[in-house]
Amino acid sequence: MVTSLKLLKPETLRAQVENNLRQAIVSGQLKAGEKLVERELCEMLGVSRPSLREALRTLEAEKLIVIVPHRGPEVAAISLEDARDLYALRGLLESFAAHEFTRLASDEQVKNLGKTVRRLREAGHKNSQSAVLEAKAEFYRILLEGSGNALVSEILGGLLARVSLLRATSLMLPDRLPRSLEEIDALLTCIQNRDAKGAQEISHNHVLNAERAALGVFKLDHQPTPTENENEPRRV
Amino acid sequence: MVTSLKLLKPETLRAQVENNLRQAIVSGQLKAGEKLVERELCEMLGVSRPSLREALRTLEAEKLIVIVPHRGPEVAAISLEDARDLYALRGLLESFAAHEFTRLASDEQVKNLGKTVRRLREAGHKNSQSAVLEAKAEFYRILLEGSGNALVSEILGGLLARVSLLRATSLMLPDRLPRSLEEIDALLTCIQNRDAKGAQEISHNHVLNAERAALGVFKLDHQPTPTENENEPRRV
DNA sequence: ATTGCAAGATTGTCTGACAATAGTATGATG
DNA sequence: CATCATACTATTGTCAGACAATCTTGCAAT
Repeated sequence: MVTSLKLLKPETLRAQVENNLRQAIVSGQLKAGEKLVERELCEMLGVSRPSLREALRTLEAEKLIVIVPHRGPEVAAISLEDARDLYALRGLLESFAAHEFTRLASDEQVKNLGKTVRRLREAGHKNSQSAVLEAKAEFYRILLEGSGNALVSEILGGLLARVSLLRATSLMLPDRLPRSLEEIDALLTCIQNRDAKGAQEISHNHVLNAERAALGVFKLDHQPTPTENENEPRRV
Repeated sequence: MVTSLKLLKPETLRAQVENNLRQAIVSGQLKAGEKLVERELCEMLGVSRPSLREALRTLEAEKLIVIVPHRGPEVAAISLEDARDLYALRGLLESFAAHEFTRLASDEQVKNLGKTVRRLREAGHKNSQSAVLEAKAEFYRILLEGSGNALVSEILGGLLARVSLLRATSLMLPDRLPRSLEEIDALLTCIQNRDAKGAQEISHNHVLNAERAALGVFKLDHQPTPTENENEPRRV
């Protein structure tokens, strides 16, 4: 009788490093702009430099870190323009995915989405941040899988990782959460009615609203005082 | 008096390897599905394995190659589904870029685009494939730069590289070329009239037509005989 | 205070090695 | 003859150590 079925695929070491670092970055453990030193990372992760450097190259290509020749890697930081571009593209892709999901998803997929939205709503009412994030992730998983375009899923996935570099993601903002949930409810209704155009539009607006909320705090965060004092100790 | 200003940046060795391989792949020198052996590439390029492997990781992240653990890298091959997804996304992004260019580009950028379209047309009439490709690349460069969204440019650039993995790109198909040129002319007219919506729609249709043309030959290429005989010696 | 230089730290790159795995050829068996 | 098990080989995954090139930093001199 098999118990584990070897689901634990012996991922290559390099891939584990990649995952660890990626996780640390999107979760905010490694902060945007933070300098990464190869030797330190090697010790932390217990791998050799070649393995580490390969992983870094992958993350660089994903735009999660920036590597300047002879100066080493650091966690990518997002400028205001970057954020605008990011949200513009996200709006485009996410509304496309919503449109296609509405058009193509099976009734069961729609039902699953509905279940997840319920979970999301409950988590929101309980103000459980972790539960919200989890449900939201599941929501995206179902939506992207059902939209029938693996490429869009892949790109949008990468985009969402980058958005998390802005630590102020809309769902974290307490006053934005209720509105956000309403919008998602409306989106679900459109999807259930198989109204693709409507779903697309709502989804697009949803992202626009998220952008406004996120960029609001972004400006507060990055231009705190009229006089630019860079030396102010950052509170961590 | 300074003449060169050190514009020749001493690119890191790894970056050169990257560029060489990328070029070789998109130009078709390395064919889709071809197996790549590290040792051979090292000798060809005159670099050590670590440098090569870092470059390979980057190309893998760009989806130009696929690396299966313990089996090594090979040039990515595109399935029919992949191609459909690719063109769908390209249509979305390219029409967005056209829309934004029409809205945001300076008059000078529009003029430059016009000049490039003229060059493209002439190259087309002379049936000079290399000149067509060059002008088309310039056309995209101007369009993307003027569309004001660096992220979209970046993603679309990556997409176009992947499209070139389908060797049958629409502009290479002789019978498609005249139509393609007409469409680009129409697009230019819309842009000059600052008709963003029109430009978007034409651009989207342009990609759809390109898709039809490309997928047509794709099917011919990949299902040549009713009886599937995989062992037939490939002519190289 | 600004400039210039020396020392230290970090990255870019190479070599060589070895274990683990996948592909291939060999041989045994029905 | 076909099929399966086994041994061998080629290739990849990973490490250690080294060295040159470059960046950063601290200090001295103007």
